[in-house]
Amino acid sequence: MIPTVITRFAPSPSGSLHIGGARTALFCWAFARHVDATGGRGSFLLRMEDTDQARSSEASAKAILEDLAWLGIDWDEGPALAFDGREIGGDPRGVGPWEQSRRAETYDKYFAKLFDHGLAYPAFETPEELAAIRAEAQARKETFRYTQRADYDHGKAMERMAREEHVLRLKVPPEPIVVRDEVLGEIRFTSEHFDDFVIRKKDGFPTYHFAVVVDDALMGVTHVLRGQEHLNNTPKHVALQRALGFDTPVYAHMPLIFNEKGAKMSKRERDQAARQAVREAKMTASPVGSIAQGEFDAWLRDKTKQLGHDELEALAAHLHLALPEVSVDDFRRAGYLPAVICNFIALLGWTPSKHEDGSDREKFGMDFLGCDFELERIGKTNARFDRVKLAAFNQDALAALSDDGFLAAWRTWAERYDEELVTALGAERMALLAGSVKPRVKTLSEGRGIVAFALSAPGAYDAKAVEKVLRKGEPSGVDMLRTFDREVLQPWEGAFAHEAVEAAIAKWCEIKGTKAGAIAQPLRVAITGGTVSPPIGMTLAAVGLDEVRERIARCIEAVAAMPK
RNA sequence: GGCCCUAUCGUCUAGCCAGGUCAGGACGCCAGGUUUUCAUCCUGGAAACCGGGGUUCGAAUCCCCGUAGGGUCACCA
Repeated sequence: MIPTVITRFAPSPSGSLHIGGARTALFCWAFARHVDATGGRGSFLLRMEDTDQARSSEASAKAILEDLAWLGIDWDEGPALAFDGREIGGDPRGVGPWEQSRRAETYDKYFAKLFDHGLAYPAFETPEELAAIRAEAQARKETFRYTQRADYDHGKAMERMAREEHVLRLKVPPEPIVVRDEVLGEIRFTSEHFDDFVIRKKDGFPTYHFAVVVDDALMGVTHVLRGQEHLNNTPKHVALQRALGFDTPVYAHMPLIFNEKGAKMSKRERDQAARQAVREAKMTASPVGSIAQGEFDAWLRDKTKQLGHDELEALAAHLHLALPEVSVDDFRRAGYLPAVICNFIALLGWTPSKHEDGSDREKFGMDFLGCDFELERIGKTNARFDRVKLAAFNQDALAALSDDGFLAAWRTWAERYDEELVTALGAERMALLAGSVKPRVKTLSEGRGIVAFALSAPGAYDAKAVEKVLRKGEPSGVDMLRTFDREVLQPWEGAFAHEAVEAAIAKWCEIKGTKAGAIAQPLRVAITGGTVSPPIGMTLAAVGLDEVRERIARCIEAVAAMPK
C-alpha cells in the first residue's frame, strides 16, 4: 500500500543533533504515525543533506541516526540502522539513495531540464565580487537582489560556461507567490523580495533549495514540517517547484525553540557560556592541556569557533561551570530519559488533546503522541526552553519507575557514561541503593552524588553539623555514637541489612527512650560528613558494618581534634 | 534597514477560528502538613489577557494602528 502521507526529516550531518532538530523529527514522525492511527498510511523518511562538502561528515551522520533511534523516533524509509534490536530504515519504494551527495545524476538531469527551458542561467561573479556589490547596496541602505544582467547573452554564456567557473541561477518570474501554511495560514510574498538565487554551486553540487525541492518531489513527500526559520525559503521552493513542474507539498512551519535569553537555541550556546565564564574569570592562558594556547586564543576571539566536546567539558570543569545541554547527546549524557525528552519537546509548540474528563494533559508517551498528533494543534508562538521544567518531568518519570526499572536505567546509563561508578559501587550495592536514589535525583548523572558516601569515607565534617548534631546536648551526639557502637554494632550478629539495621535502631531508641533522630543524625555525620543521606538503615547497610564502625571511630577522633 | 511571523501568569500553555466562564492546568515560587535528615508525597496561596482605537448590549476572543519580541536576507542547510 502506497503511503497517503509522507513526511521527512532532512538534517545536515555537520554536527550533533540538537534539540530543535529533534523536535522537528519528532513532529514529522508523529504526524506519519497519526495518519496510520486514523486509517491512512503514513511514512516518515530520513534523508541526509550533505551537499556542503566542507562541513558534512559520516561520523556526524551516524551520530544523528543513533540519537534519533535512542529517542525512539524510528524512520520508515532512510539509511539502515540496527539499534537496540530494532532494524530501522530501508527503501521499500526504491526512492533512495538518502545521501544527497550520492544523487548527483538526478540533480544534473533536472539542471539540464531547467537550463534547456531557459529557466536557469549561468552567472560568473565570484563570491568576492558579490560581497562587494552587497556591501555597496547596504551602504545605500538597499537590499541587494540578483537579477539577470540586462546584457545577458545566452550564446556567450554558453561559451564561457565551458571554460569558466560559474554557478547556475534560477530565473524567477516576477509574480507574487502565496504560500499556504497549515499553521500560519496564507502568506503573500511579492516578487520584488526574492531574486534569482543560486541552484548549483560552482563545485557542481546543488544548493539546499534545489536539492530539497527535487528530493522531496521524487521521494513523494506530501507534508513538509519544519521550523519557522525556513518560512522565507518557502517562496523560493515554490518557485522552483513551478519551474520543474512539481506539485507543492503541504507546508507547516512550526514555532522556534528559544534559549533562556529568548533567542533561537543554537549549537554554539555551550561555547558561548564557556567563553563568557572565561572572560569573567579574566583568564587568558589555556587552563586545559588538550587546548593549545593558539587554539584557545582563536576560540576566545571568534565567537563562531567551537571547541571539541571533551575539550569544552574539561574547560567547564576547570571553571566549575555547568554547560547548558543543547544537543540530544548532551541530554543523554546528563541522564535524561528519551521518552521524557520527547514528551517535553512535544509540548514546545504543540498541545495534546485533553483528557476525557476535560482536564489538561501534559504527560504522555510516544504511543499516545503517535495517535494524537494533529497539525491544527501546532502553535504559532516561539517557546522558551525551560530546563527546570524538563528536569521536573524527568524526576517524575524516574520516580514513576519501579525500583528494578530505575536500577536498569541507572546501570545502563552508568555503564556508558560513568563506568567507574559501576566498578566502585558494584552490582549488589547499586541494586541496594537504587530505591533510595530514585526519588532524590532529577537526572541519572545525579545518582553519583547521592551514593558518594558509599564510595569513600568523608574527607571532612560539616562544621555546623558537628556543632549541632555531635557536640550539643547531654548526652552529646558523640556520646550517643559511642554507646550505639558499643551496644548495637559491636555485638551485631547476622546480616547487616537495611531493614535489620532500621529495626535495631528503632528498638534501641525505644529502650533508651530517645527519638530516632538523636542517633540517626550523629550517625549520618559520622558516615557521610553531613546531615543529608538516604534513610539511615540504608546508609549504614550500603557502607557495611566494619566500615561503619571504623568511620564512627574516626569521626569521634576528628571531632575531638576540631576547634570549638 | 527591507521582508516575514508572533504577542494570555516568571516560563510552557488552555481558552480565540464558531464573542458572554470567578481566564483553567503544569513547572517554578510562597505558606502549611507527613517524615529520623534530605528527597518524595499531601493541602493551600500569590501570579497573566502588551498599549490605544474601533465593531458589539457585551471583546482575551473580530478589525485597524502602535509597541515589543523573533526569524530571514550566502556558491550553509
